[in-house]
Formats: sequence, structure tokens, C-alpha cells
Amino acid sequence: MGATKTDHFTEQQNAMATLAKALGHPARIAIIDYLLKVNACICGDIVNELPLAQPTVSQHLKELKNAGIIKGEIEGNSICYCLNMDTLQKLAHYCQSIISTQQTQNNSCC
Amino acid sequence: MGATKTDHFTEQQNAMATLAKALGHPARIAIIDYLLKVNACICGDIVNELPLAQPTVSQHLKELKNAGIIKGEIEGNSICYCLNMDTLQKLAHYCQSIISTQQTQNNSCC
DNA sequence: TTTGTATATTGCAATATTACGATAAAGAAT
DNA sequence: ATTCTTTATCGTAATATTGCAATATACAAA
Repeated sequence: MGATKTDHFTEQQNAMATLAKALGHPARIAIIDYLLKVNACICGDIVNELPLAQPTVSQHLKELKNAGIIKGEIEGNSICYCLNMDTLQKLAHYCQSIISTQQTQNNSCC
Repeated sequence: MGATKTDHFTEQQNAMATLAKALGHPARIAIIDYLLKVNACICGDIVNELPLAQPTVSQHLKELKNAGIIKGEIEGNSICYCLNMDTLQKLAHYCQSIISTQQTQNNSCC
């Protein structure tokens, strides 16, 4: 118990859940917001922007990177982090498909 | 420690994280998929559709309901569950806004 | 009223997540 | 070479999530 039963769901369902899970923390949303705000990619100051200790931020960045939401490359002695739009497009597409699927069905019971 | 530091983030950030978190489990994605598939709302057979025990499904439904992703109303001795499109629109809108924000900035470093 | 059916709640074990201090690693600057 | 700066990793404590058996609740049907 306690472990998610990933085997029993489709690959698509697991993929979407993993993506959503990665966004499921305000610090990680804040990181995305910040990466959008600063037009540049060299983002060594994310730690200063967040109300969290450096190791915690590093961990959140790692999770976002694992989920493919951000990309990071070594740039001198700091790291160049940026959004991976391909992945974010996938999530956007999924949301959009839910909405358009629902719209084609005039489901009026609720 | 272990508790998310919600106080330190904006309401928007927390709201979006809560929403994403609710979608961050394959069973809950599967529930949404199923609610989309069956055009009708009377969904007493969700339990049979999922590879999980009834209490577990009930718990996932509760979480989706708490996040406002589904609505549920008592209907005789079963429950009428359906998607809450308003909430799903919010998430879709957030994703879309990320993409359009990024597009207006031609960020070519990565 | 009793029985059946559907969903919710409780309690608990297993596991995962969150957070951070301490420390490591690795390049930059002096 | 030593020091500084930046990011990552390790270890660990606190908390949350996942899953289910047992049980409760609530209505329907007989």
C-alpha cells in the first residue's frame, strides 16, 4: 500500500498524471511563473525568489526536470534553466481535449 | 517539516497547484476519462471500471470533488458524478497562458 | 421490517513527499 | 593554490498520500 498502482492504468493516463503531479506544488508553479517572467534563461536567482532553502529549491527543480517541464544545461558555474514548451503543450492539449470532448456531448444532467 | 509552505505563495499559485495535484494520479485521470466516455452522468459503475477497491475509488472521487473537478449529487441510492467544466477551463486557461506568454517572448537561448 | 445495493468513513500499514542542515562538487576569481 | 559562488546530493525528520479491510450509512426493494 501507499505506492501508486501505475501498472493498472494506460501509458497515457500515467504520463498525464506524472505531468500534473509535477505541477502539483505551489513552489513549482512559482518556478514556472518566474521562468516566464524573466525573459532570459540564466536563472541562477530562482533560490532568492522563493521562500525556500536552496536544497529544497534544487529538489523542486529536479522534479520539474524529471517530468520534462524544464530543461537545464550547465553554463559556467551556474545552470541555465528554461521551460520545455513541448511538454507544456502536451498538458495544454490534454486540457483542451477534455473541454472539446465535453462540448460535443450536450450533457445536461448536472 | 514535510508540510507544504502554502502561506508563502500567491493564492493563484496555490490554487493552480491544488488543481494540478488533484489530477496528479492515474486513477483520477482514469476517472475523468471515464466521465468523458460515458455521456450520461449516472456513474455508479466507476468502481467496476477501475482496478482499485471501492473505498480507494471513493477516496479519489472525494479528492476530485474537493478540488472542484467533479460535481456529485445524491440521486436515489447512487451518486450522480460529472465533470465541473468551470474548473477544468481554469486549468486549460493557465496552460494556454503559459504557452502564449512564452510565444510573445522569443526566447532562443535553450 | 428485513434484505440488498451503493457509497462513505474509519483505521491503519506501506510508501512518498516536503523541507532543510550539512556537506560535496565544480567552475570562477583572486 | 586558495577562496568564493553556485548548484547538487545525502541524511533525516515531519507530514501527506495511497490502498484496502472493516464498518457505517442511506436509500430501494421485497
